[in-house]
Amino acid sequence: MKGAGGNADRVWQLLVKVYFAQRGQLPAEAGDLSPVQCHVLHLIEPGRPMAMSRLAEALACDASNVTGLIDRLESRGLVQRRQSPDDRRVKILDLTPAGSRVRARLMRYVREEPLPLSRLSAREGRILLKILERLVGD
Amino acid sequence: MKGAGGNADRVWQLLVKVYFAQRGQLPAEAGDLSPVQCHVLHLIEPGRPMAMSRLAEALACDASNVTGLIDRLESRGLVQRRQSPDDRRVKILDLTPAGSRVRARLMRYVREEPLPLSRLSAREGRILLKILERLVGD
DNA sequence: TATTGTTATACTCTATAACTATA
DNA sequence: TATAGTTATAGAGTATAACAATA
Repeated sequence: MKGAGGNADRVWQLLVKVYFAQRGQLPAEAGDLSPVQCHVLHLIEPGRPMAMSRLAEALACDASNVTGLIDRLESRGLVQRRQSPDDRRVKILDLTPAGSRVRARLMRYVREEPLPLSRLSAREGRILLKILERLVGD
Repeated sequence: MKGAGGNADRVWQLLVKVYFAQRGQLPAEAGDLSPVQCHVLHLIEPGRPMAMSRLAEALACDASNVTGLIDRLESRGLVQRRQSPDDRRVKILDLTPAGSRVRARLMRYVREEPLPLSRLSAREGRILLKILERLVGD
């Protein structure tokens, strides 16, 4: 048994549980967006536009999936596509003002009230963050 | 700012990232099951049969969803439904021998090789586990 | 009356394969 | 040739509403 091997099953089970528990509550905060749409909004940080291919990478999904995902968010007026000036194949994603507002609401929700994350002390929060960063190699 | 409030956005972003990163790799280990089907297999522990309603709870999804989920796993011979002796409305889920084998393979995968969890030291694993347990209230 | 599970329905999510435009 | 994104397609996940059986 090396590293976290002994606890890995349990850790993974809890990570999934945390993810599912939160996921179901996001749409109510975001006016009927799906959980994945909420994640996309969270991943696109305002002022930090991102290529569609990078979003596919962040979601660990096929690029073809991102097309429909962004179609739906764009039709709601929350996200915009623009051409990249550097490479005319690339499309850059950015939040609209409306998208930024929904994102802010989501983040306030994650930060505050019903979220289990508020159960953690500041110290635990810092430690968890550090561990997750190592986990993600980020 | 109280508790982990200051880091909550980032923590949540990383939790989602970890979840998505792993999710995509599960099906290859489990012979073409979907990620959610893998989670279901992980949630039903051998020798610990569970009511369908409890599974819906664990997945934080509607009960109607579980019907189809279990239909698909049952048609692959991985899970079984039985009547509860106590309450004839309730159906109890249990793994078949084949289901237990797939589950064991999944758990070995999570415990070992390509999983980021192996990057953590034993100490970090213990700390992460403790924090997640508090997060989930488990 | 309330609860467990199912069915029908309508979306969304997702991967695969084939395509276009650009590099 | 290789890459970014799209389209078409098929299947899985998901919630809502209406229902049957049981409590």
